Amino acid sequence: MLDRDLKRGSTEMLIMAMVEDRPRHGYEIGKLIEQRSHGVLQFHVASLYPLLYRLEKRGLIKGRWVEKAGERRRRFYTLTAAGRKILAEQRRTWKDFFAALDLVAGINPA
Amino acid sequence: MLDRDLKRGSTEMLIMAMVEDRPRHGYEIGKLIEQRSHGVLQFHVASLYPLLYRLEKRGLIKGRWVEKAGERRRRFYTLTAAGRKILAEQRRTWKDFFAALDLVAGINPA
DNA sequence: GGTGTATATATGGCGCCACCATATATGGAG
DNA sequence: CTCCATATATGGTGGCGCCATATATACACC
Repeated sequence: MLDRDLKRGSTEMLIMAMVEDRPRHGYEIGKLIEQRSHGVLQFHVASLYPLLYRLEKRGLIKGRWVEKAGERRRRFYTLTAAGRKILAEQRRTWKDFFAALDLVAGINPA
Repeated sequence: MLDRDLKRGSTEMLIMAMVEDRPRHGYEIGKLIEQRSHGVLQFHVASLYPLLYRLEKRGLIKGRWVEKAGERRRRFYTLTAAGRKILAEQRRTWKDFFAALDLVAGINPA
């Protein structure tokens, strides 16, 4: 896996992107990120849940418990309007950051 | 400036990239990164010097004091063979990381 | 019954690193 | 003689991703 420091600041964006189109619960989010990145990005549970609480506390995602008979309860999250705005900002910030990184350190050699 | 968490893990690569082709001293490195990124990336002195010591301690860069009459002493750093190897690895890692980020969160919208 | 695996959420404590604040020192502009 | 750019140095702080561990259910396999 990647060095933990690389991921710093990207986790919020990743979570928000996963609940952008439809509600998902924590475990599903973690697995989906791992799958879609082909294992490059992995979420440790001890990072995942506190991160969800943090995002909800800040009003960027909204969770609701869903209980079904014979199933463990799951909390489904959706992106709020505020979250949508912040997500767009973070996407732009990351794009700019990487462009700057390329300019200075030459990430994408010609 | 960017959120500090974004930069985590990128600072070493940036420093090493600056001393890849010719020796430079700390202050010059900081200014050059700021210029080349058009201000997007800035190095605070309190990050810069400890980072240089760390890299030197790990054998990735090598410094030597240069003193001239009527000038404050300056320490010039060059990239070592080990540093060159690590720099290449970090460039690849960052490229992979960003590709994964784009795959999952859609940084570069079509 | 017993063992193992996937699913699903929860949390106390740790370590690292970029930053804050502050310090020292020299040269040149005005 | 004041102010800014240059140049290096360091003690302390804060935040976050991770480690370890815990709880709980469903299903497969024998």
